[in-house]
Amino acid sequence: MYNCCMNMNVETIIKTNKKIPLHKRTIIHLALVNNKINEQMTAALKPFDISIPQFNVLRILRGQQGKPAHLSTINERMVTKMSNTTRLVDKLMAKGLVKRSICKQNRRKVEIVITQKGLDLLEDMDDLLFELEEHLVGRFTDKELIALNTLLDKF
Amino acid sequence: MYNCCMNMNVETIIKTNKKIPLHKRTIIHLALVNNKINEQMTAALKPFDISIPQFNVLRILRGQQGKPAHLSTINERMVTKMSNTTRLVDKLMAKGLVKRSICKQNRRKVEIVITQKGLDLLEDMDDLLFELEEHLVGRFTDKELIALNTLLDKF
DNA sequence: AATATATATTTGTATGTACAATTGTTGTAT
DNA sequence: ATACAACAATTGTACATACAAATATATATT
Repeated sequence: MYNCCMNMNVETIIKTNKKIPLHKRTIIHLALVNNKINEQMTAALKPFDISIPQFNVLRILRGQQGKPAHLSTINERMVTKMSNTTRLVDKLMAKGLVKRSICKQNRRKVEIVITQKGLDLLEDMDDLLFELEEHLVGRFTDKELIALNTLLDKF
Repeated sequence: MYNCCMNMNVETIIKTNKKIPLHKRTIIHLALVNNKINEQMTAALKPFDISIPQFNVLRILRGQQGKPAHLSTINERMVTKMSNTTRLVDKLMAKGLVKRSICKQNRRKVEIVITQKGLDLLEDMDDLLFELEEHLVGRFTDKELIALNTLLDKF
C-alpha cells in the first residue's frame, strides 16, 4: 500500500560518496525524513482534494468545538506564518468547508467556523490519516518513539 | 546571536492542552524541528540573497569539481523534484553564479557549471554555515547525534 | 475631538513545489 | 526510411510561503 524503503541511507539518497560530518548529516537526515512524511501525507490527502496546510486549518477549527476561531488564533496554532492564513481560509471558503464573518466585538477580527461539510470531510479522512501515521512510525517501538521525542526536544 | 528556545514542547508550540498520541506527536515534532532549522538556515543565507534550494544547487555543482552536471544529475541529488530545477538554475544564471550549455553528445541534455563568482560566494558562506550547523546541534553530544541518526534511519 | 499608535487582516511580489502537458532529441522496430 | 517509444528538459497552472506594504479598526495621548 505505501511506498517504503528499508534503508534510508543519507549518502545513498543524495548520491554522494563522501563521508558527511555528523552535524551536517543529521540536518540533512531530518529534512529527508520530513520530506518522506510530507509526500505520503500529501498523497493520502489527494483523493480529498486538500493540501496539508488546509487539512491543518480544518483540524484546528474542529478542535474549537463550535466556537469560532479568529484568524490570528489559527495562525498561532499553525506551524507556519500569517501571510498564508488569509489565503488558506479563502480556499477553504471556496470549497464550502468553512464560514467566515466579521467579529462584532472587534471589527478588525475575523471569525472562522468549520461547516458541517468540513466536519464530514474530516471524519471521512480520520481513519485513513490515523493509519498513515501508524504506518509512518510502524517500525518504531514505543520506547524508541519516546527516545526520538526526547532527542528532538533538544533542538 | 541565534534565536533559540530551551524547551521545544510540542503541545506548547501548537497551543493545545490535549495530550497528543505518541505517533502523531512524533510526526508533528519532526515538522517543528525541521521548520526551526529552515528558518535559521534561511536567515543565515539571506545576507547572501540566496535561498536554501539555490544554495543546495551551488553546493552540488561545487562537488562536481569543474565537471559540468546535467540538470537530471542535479535533480537526483536534490531532495526535491525536477519541476523546480530548471527554474532554480534560471535564477542562479540570472545572478551569474552558474553557466548553462547544451550537451554536445546528447542535445537533449543541459550542462551546468558553477562560475568563479558562484565559487567565491560559496566560500564566503562556508564558515557561517558551518557555525550555524554546529549551533543547531550544539546541545547534542556525538553519542546523541548517532542515536538520533540511527532512529531516523528507521523511517 | 484630533492625532498618533497598536492591532488584525489583507494584498502584492518573489520564491519554491507538485503535477500534467508539451517540446525537442535520441534510440529502436519494422 | 518512417513510425513509435523513451528520454531530458521546459512550460503552464495551482498552491504554499516569506516578507513588506497597505488598509481598516480600535485604543491611547494630548
